[in-house]
Parts: sequence; C-alpha cells; structure tokens
Amino acid sequence: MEELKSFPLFSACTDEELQELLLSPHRREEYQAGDLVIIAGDPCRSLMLLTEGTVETRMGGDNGREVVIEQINAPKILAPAFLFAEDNAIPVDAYMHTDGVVWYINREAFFNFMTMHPHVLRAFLQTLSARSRFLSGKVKGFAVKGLRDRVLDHIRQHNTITNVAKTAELLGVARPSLSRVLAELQAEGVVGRTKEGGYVIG
Amino acid sequence: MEELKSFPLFSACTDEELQELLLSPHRREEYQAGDLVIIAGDPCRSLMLLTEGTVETRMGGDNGREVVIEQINAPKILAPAFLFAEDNAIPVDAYMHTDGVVWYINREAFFNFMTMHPHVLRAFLQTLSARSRFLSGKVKGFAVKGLRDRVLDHIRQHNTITNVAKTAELLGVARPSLSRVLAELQAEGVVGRTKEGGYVIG
DNA sequence: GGTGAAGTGTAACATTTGTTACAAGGGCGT
DNA sequence: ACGCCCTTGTAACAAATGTTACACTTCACC
Repeated sequence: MEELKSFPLFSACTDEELQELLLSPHRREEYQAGDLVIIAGDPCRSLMLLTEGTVETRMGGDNGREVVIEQINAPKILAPAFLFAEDNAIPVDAYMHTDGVVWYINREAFFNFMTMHPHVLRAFLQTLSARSRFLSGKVKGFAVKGLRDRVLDHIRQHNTITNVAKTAELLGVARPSLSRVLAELQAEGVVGRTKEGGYVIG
Repeated sequence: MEELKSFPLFSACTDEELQELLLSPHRREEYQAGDLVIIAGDPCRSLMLLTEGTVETRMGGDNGREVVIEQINAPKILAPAFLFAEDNAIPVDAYMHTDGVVWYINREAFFNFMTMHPHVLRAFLQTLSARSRFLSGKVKGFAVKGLRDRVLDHIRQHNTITNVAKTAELLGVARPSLSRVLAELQAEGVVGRTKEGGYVIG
C-alpha cells in the first residue's frame, strides 16, 4: 500500500484509489537473491511491480553469448512494455540480485484503473516511452559507436567505473577488451584514476 | 478521414468519433521523396500519422557511422514512443523514401480521446509495446549475435536478399563484409541463389 | 553500339574485439 | 604469516569486421 505510493505511477493517487485497485486480484511474492523472476519467453500477464530489491535482466544468445541489459532497483515496473503487447513473451531473463519483493496486479483491472485515472495513464505512457528511449540508446550504443565511445558514455552516466568486470558485462564486451581500452584512454589522458582506483573523466 | 480508418489505432472507431477527434487542432503535410520529416533531436509534440508513402529512419553516429533502423510503410504511426515521453526528443532522422503524407494531431486532444475510447487506448498501448519488442530484437541482434546469425535471421524474415547494399545498411555492416559472409554461407550450402540472383535459405 | 551509373564479387590489408593464459595485488579468515 | 578468493592488468594470438581498391556485369539512355 505505502509500497505502491513510492511508484511514480501511483504517486498522485489517493489511498482510496489504491484501495480500489487492490480490490482486484493481485498477489505479493517474495524472492531470494539468485532467484529467477522471469525466464525469457514467459508471457507477461500481470503488472509486475518490483517493490523491494534489485533485479538484473540478461539477454541470452543462441551461441552462448550473453549481455546484461540493465540493473533495476525498486521501486520499478518490470517489463511494462509487454503487458499489453499482442505478443507478450518477455525477451529477457530476470533474476534477483538481492532479496526482493514483486507485486503482481491483474492486467485488466489495471487497464480499467488507467482509463479512470488519466494521471496514472499518463505516467504509464511515460514509463513505456522511457523504455523505448532506453532501448534506442542501447541500439545506438551497439550499432553506431565503437567501444571507446561506449566506455566514455558509461563513465559520464555513472561518473566512475569501480568494477571493470561488471561494467564489461553491461557494455557487452570481454573484460580484457575493456581493460585494454581503459588503459589506452588513460595513456591518452582522457580518463584518470581516483584514489580508490575508480576510472573518471579527465 | 478514410485515411485514418486504415490505422489499427482507429479501425474500431465510428465516423462520428473520428470527426470529434478532428475538431481539435491538426494539420496535414505533404512531402516529396528525399524530404527530411524528422531531424534527430526534434521534439515530438504531435501524434504523427504516416498516411501515405514510406519513410526510412536512420540513427547517425558521432563518428559518421550510420545505421538504417527501419523502413516504415503507410499507414503507420511515427515515433509513437516519444509522444508522451518526459524527454520527447526523437533520436533518429527520418526521411521520405517516396512521396508521402503525414498528419499531425494535437497530443492532448489525442490523450483525451484515448481516455474516452478504451479500445483506442489499448491499440496505442499495443503499438508502443510492439516498438519495444522491435527495439529489443535490434539490441539482441547487435549485442548477442554474430553477423552470420543476423544474416540468416534477415533472410528468414524477408525470404530472400535481393539487394546486398541496402541489406548491409539495414544490418549495420559494411557491404563487402556482407558479401563475404554470403559467399561463405553459399560455399557451405546454407544458402542458395534464385534464378533472379536473390539469396535464399537452403 | 557506346557510355555511364548502379550493383556486385573479390582480394589485400588495417583495425577492433575476443580468447586464453598468467602474474600481481588486496581482503579475509585460519 | 599463510593460503584462498576475487579483481585486475597485460601479453600473445585468433577471429571478426572495416577499408580500400578494382574488375565485372547489367541495364537504362543517348
């Protein structure tokens, strides 16, 4: 209840409105670190709300290559883009990185709730839009940028790289490749090191 | 008017409903082949409906590399994912591949229209979802698949490759690279040629 | 029939990234 | 202090893709 209020989606809702939504079928599920929340191919039939914990989504390749798509911290909607899709098979694996909690709320109840509460609808549309933008950025990164640019973008967004191995996964490259590029950037003076060992711009 | 009816978005609407929507601000713009419809960075402030013609969207890189994201045939919504985004800057260039027509419909009017017509809302949500799925596929293609797999996927989806140069653009690779891979696949017997010169599976 | 443009195949070479292997450092418990 | 695990840097080599260049075909057009 209060957990729902922490979502931008519901931040403008009154308690009464949320009570009304929770009259419809829903459930609350607890997970432990390492649990698989979504297996690629699962159909998305409910609004999934991550209210606690962080999950990591991965896209698995046929050949064995695998890329971490993103890390998601609560509170966040999981797979919002597939809730109302014609083909609602989710294309990623998602597993709990920490212990966590996910709420499942009936799709049609949520749909009706949106039609009755335009501000919720608008927030949901914004969420979907943000996802498209995120994916567009990913495509741009993989398609039109070299590794150097992706690394620099990543540092600008996160201010620093403190964990080379995990960052390599996020960027979809082999760890030694990232090490190499970082060493080059450092030699050129484009990036420096903090006292703690992190890489930073300048 | 009839043009709008051809959209899945409005297919279930009555003439009266559409008349009602068209009372709000809107305009109809004609373009010629080669015209730029969208320049990357443009804000998306109206619902853009491609009612005639085909456009091509490209994502330009800083370094000069450029990838064709997709070809879009009328009738189709342009940039639906950025209409209600917080940051509604469109991340691609879009130019007319043929002569064409685009309708621009006021965003807020469309929003209200959706809240009053749940079937339109549902269709729009499906459109947004389809875009996310499309982009997910792109990411998967660029991130976790080698060129060979992307080529085979592309042939399976389009049945054949008749234009190597354009296909290379769509796949985001250099033309000689695609030629080389096709030659290899042909040597291995994975793909064959049609009488007309197209590449096909088997 | 010639001419030029567009599309294609192909080769040689450069660049980027992946792969594998190994050495070095830091934290942590015994 | 020792051993162990995790992370990192680095080197040598392999594989994939980009770049450039050129020859060949086809087809429209004059």
